[in-house]
Amino acid sequence: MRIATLKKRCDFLRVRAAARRWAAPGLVLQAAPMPDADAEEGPVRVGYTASRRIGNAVARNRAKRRLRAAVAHVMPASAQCGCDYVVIARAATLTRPFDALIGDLAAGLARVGARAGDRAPGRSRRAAAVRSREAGRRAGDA
RNA sequence: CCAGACGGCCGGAUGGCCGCCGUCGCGGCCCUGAGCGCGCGGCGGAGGAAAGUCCGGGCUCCACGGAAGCACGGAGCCGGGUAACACCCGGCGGGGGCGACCCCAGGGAAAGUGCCACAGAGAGGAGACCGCUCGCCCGGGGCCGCGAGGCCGGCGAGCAAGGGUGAAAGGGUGCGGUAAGAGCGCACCGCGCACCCGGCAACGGGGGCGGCAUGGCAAACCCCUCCGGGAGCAAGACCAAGUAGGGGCGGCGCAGGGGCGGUCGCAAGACCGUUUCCGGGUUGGUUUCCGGGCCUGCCGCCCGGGUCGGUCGCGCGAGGCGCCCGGCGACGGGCGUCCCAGAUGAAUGGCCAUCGCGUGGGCCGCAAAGCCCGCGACAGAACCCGGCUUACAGGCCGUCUGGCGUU
RNA sequence: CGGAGCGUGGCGCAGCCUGGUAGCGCACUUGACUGGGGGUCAAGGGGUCGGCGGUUCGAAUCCGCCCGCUCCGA
Repeated sequence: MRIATLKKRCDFLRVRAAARRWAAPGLVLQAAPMPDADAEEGPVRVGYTASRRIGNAVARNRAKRRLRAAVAHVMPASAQCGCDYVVIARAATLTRPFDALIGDLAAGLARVGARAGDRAPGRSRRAAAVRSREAGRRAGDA
């Protein structure tokens, strides 16, 4: 699976408008289906946001780096193909232990990804596939 | 040993696993190119402030006459350094500190205008409230005294020492002088003027003259001297793609298509020729005047619209380090050596281990040592450089000052 | 990258240019009018003038440096 970076402002706005979102102590995750994307083999694109509320430039860059590290750790195994994600840093992103940050992201991915298909009635086949894969992954974790 | 002053420097170290950006090499892939979003390996990869964006430059484009003036903004003791500066160095003057040392926007107030609230008599060629001194009050203003006289009051003249107001009262202190006083005179200090000496200069020193005229504020207006053309790497250049044979206005021109006419041909078409038409004005009339009219072309301006991709700029520089020489120093010169970030939703990270430093807590209310747990400053290059300013855990080195103790 | 503005009682604003007294409205407290509320009237309390320096006898005001906020242009 290839993970690309979301770079255009309009992409961020589109994801924010159409997204399933989920908030954890360490981060906020938004997800939306990529337009004109093949569900099974499309790429995954991830955008990172750290607003001025996080702190100065050093704090913002560090927050995005921790989020990138967490994404590289979690996404390849459990991300939904053909989806755009936006990961938003929160105040606790800097201080939260890295394992907890990974847990936040994995939990968010499970909930947001599982519900992504419900919003698009014409894609029930893919939604079913997602559910079955999520169920299998949870069984594997257990 | 304690307290302090100044200058310089560092901004944890080592290793492992997984990653990021650039570059080089080898390989891989395809749609063979502005190739790649692929794999492996080597090398490089944030700061002293990268920050704030307060100054000064380089660079690029625009304007232009290598000009001057006005306006506006800035600089402002002297000399030096520098590409330049509001920076730096060395001096001078003033202020503070026992001292090392620190601080100062530090030109002009005898060019002009303005301001100096309240208080106070008076706030700028000033003034007299309480005062000080003298004279007079007419055969005598009041009171006391035997009297000389004293005290009080009124009027006139002189004065500004003392009191008082204020941030500031028109030189200060002392002596002389005087009815009382006053630079009225003298000495010293301050101020001013010219001279002499030292210094490149700011300025310092000296003796002399003047005899107070010249209060403060220019971070009030202002005057004087000097400096400044404008914009900024989103500068600017190129490539690709695309609206698009876009629209409007003006000019050039009558070239091509088109139109019209003719020849050939069944036809498609080919060839030749031609460049105009309509309305109005004026006139005896016209090739003249005015207005309007098919498409394309070339030039200029404007509008609308599109793109917001890539490459260059963009990393050899007022460059770093070492040594030598000149200089009190800032700095300059020479030689050697090194190549040292280049991203663009923006690269140095995530996790772990060991060691070191500081600090908080606990074991542990004698101390030392040890062990365990936790925490670690300000802050991220965005075209580049020289400064300034601001932020900063902790630590190191050197020089110097004051005090205490010991010899 | 370039430029402009703002910060004053709890809130919204004057005062700053031209330096000496910080004022207005709402709100707050007390009292009166009313049976009570509202409302009106009268009296009153409350401000490091964003921070630190400097100039001045004296600074909210003038100058410099910081902090925070807002806006504009490319």
